[in-house]
Parts: sequence; structure tokens; C-alpha cells
Amino acid sequence: MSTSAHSKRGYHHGDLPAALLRAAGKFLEKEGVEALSLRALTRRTGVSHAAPYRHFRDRESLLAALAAEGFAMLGRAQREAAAAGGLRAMGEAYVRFALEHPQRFRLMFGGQLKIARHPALREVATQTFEGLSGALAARVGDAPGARDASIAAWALVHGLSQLLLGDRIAPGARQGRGQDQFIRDVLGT
Amino acid sequence: MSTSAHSKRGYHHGDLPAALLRAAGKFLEKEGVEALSLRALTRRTGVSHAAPYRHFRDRESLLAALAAEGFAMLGRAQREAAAAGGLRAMGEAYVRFALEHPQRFRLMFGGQLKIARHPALREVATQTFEGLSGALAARVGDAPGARDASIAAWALVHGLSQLLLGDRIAPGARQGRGQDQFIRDVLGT
DNA sequence: CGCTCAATGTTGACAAGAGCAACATCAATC
DNA sequence: GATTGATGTTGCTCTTGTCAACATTGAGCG
Repeated sequence: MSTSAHSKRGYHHGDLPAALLRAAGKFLEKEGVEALSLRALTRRTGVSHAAPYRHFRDRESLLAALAAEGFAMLGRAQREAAAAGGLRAMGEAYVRFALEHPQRFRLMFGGQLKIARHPALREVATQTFEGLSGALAARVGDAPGARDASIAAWALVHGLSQLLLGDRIAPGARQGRGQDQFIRDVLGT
Repeated sequence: MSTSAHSKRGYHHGDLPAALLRAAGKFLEKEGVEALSLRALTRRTGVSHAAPYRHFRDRESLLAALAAEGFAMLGRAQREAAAAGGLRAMGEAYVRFALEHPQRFRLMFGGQLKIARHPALREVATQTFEGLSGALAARVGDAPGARDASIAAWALVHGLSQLLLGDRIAPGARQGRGQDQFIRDVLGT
């Protein structure tokens, strides 16, 4: 399947960076960050073990690119939710993103990436967050304390995502509700 | 410095597990989980590279023990705060713990540890959380929705910790307040 | 059309770490 | 005092990240 470049590849690959990122994305969600090795990716991409170094400074840079993709996705999800359903929908979309891409989310917020070392990543992340806080400000106003409330809202949503991902919430707490309904109820408090 | 066992150590160490955990704790906070290698610990402990395997099944088990210590610490901090200042104080203590032991916190909640594989860890963690939700329930009552509110409160506190650790909060948001005051204000909303 | 060169891949190293197995040492017990 | 189970050690193997030297190729220039 997939792009023309795949079948009749000779010495040169055609678009290794994209292929690596695609493979890495799949591997990431299946096995987790710590299991993701560059060499595993080269095997799956049919390329030699040192090839990635032509496109990524080192393993961490590949991870940074992966995280950047993640922020882009999250940003898009947030914009769509904002357009469609307002604040509440944005919160739910945030949590949904985390649950749909647990390992990606972990990579983005887990803290193993030293953001300072990856300007491109810092860029996308900042942009996403500005969009987010912009949307919040537009709906919350500029009263003193509004800023704090925005941060609290974000923290709530983010924390709920983390706890759900980590299976830290006792099964009993859901009290029979579906996951979606549960999330709505908790965020609604 | 240090215990009697240190100076005149012969073939046997005296208390390797404890020594390893101590070294690991220091190393963890200084260099982060991913940089923590068993071999580095053996060097600092003056013991051969395979010695840890007499006491920990593998690297992950050592990390699990480290995390377990963390949950015990957090639990203690929570109990003290509960006794001294109530709900508000507990929240602040939680965030303070995260900021004082960033790497430990990351290890505890970062999700790289498969908790199912480490019963002892699961035990302490569960115990800590039960204490936590017990204290919450005692102060919030049993009204319908109270349970959700507890979870929301926990999520808020946890999320704020994460965001602060990840440097995700724009410097401007603090608006000149000290860190402590800022945390109080955000949790107060 | 044929050459040249920069980009992209490859091969073959090295060092570091996880983990295993075979062997060494010690301390407590009979 | 001999035995033995717990604790350490030595010496591998396998995997991985990373580097350096070399190979191949397509694009642009003459």
C-alpha cells in the first residue's frame, strides 16, 4: 500500500523524514516512548541504522518532532471544538485527545523533552497554548482573577486527563456512567 | 559522613538495598529518570555492576521502589496538611510536593511504570489515594455530585502541579505574585 | 551530453547499559 | 569447625545511540 516511493525504492528513499515520523507515530502509540528506538524504526522503514541522522540530530530530536506533531493535532482539535461548541466542548476535546493518543500526550507533557533545546517544538507548543488561552480570555472576560480562573480551568482539564490516563481514578467513581458522561460531569462542577 | 557500614566494607555491603535507593533518590532528582542507570548507581555505591540484581528484579523494579517511597512521602505530607490546615492546605501541600521533588513526581505519575507489575507500588499508591479521598469526603459530604467534585478538586491540584513543573505557565500569568501566593489564588478560584 | 557536487544512504566501528550465568565470599547455624 | 544460603563479583551477550569514512544519486552547469 501507500505512496509510490515505497515499492521501487533504490538507494534513496524519497521521503525518509516523513516515513520515519509515520513509523515512529505508530510505534509510539503501540509500545510507548521508552521502547521506541531509532534502530527499530530503520528496520521498519527498510533503511540502514544510521540513516535517521541525516534528518534528525539525535533520538531526542525525533521525539521532539513527534511531540510537535502532537501539539499541532491538539491545536486543531481545540479550534474545531471552539467553533462548534464553546468552552465546555474545548475541555472535552482536550481530554478526548489525551485518551485517544495516550503515549503522544505523555510525550508532549511528560517532561522528558527539554523544550529549550528544540525551538521548533517550543514554537508550536506556544502557539497552541496561546490559541487556547485566547479562546478562554474571549469567553471569560478580563476581570481581575479571570486570568487565574483560566489557568485553573486548564489545570482542571489537564489534570483530569492525566488521572484518567494513569488509571488513577477508582472504577467506582464513575458510578455506572459512560466515560464521556463522566468527563462532562466532572468538568461541570 | 555516613553509616558505619560505609568505611570498612568488605565483600558484603551491609545494606545494599537502602544504599542503592539512597543513591538513586539523589541521582533521580539531579539527572532525571532517563539518565538513571543501574551501573551509575553501582559506581557510586562502590559495588559491582551486577549487585543490584540480588535485590531488584530489574531496573524498572528499582524505579518502582523509588516511586513507592514517593507515594509514602506524599501521603505523609497530605496527612500533616490535613491535620494542620484543612482542604486548602492539602492542595497547597500537594503542589509543593510536586515542585520540591519534580523528578520523583514525574516518576510517580509519568506513566512509564506499569503499576500492575509492581504490587508493592500499587499498594502504597492506593493507600495514599484512599487517605486523600477520605479526607475529601469528610469535608465535602456525600451529596450526589460530591464524588465528582472531589475528583475535580484532585484533578485541579494535580493539573496545576503538572503545568508548573512543565514550565507551561507563561511568566506573565503570575502578575508579580510569589509562587506560593499564585498557587493559593489559582486553587482558590 | 557529460561532469561535478551536495544531499542522502550505507558500512563498520565504539562505548554504554541491561541482564544472565558461573564462580567467590561470608555469616549464621548445626 | 563444616555446611549452606544469601550476597557480591567477573565476564560474557545483545541492543542501542552515535560517529566517521565511504558510496550513490540526481540536479544544475558547462
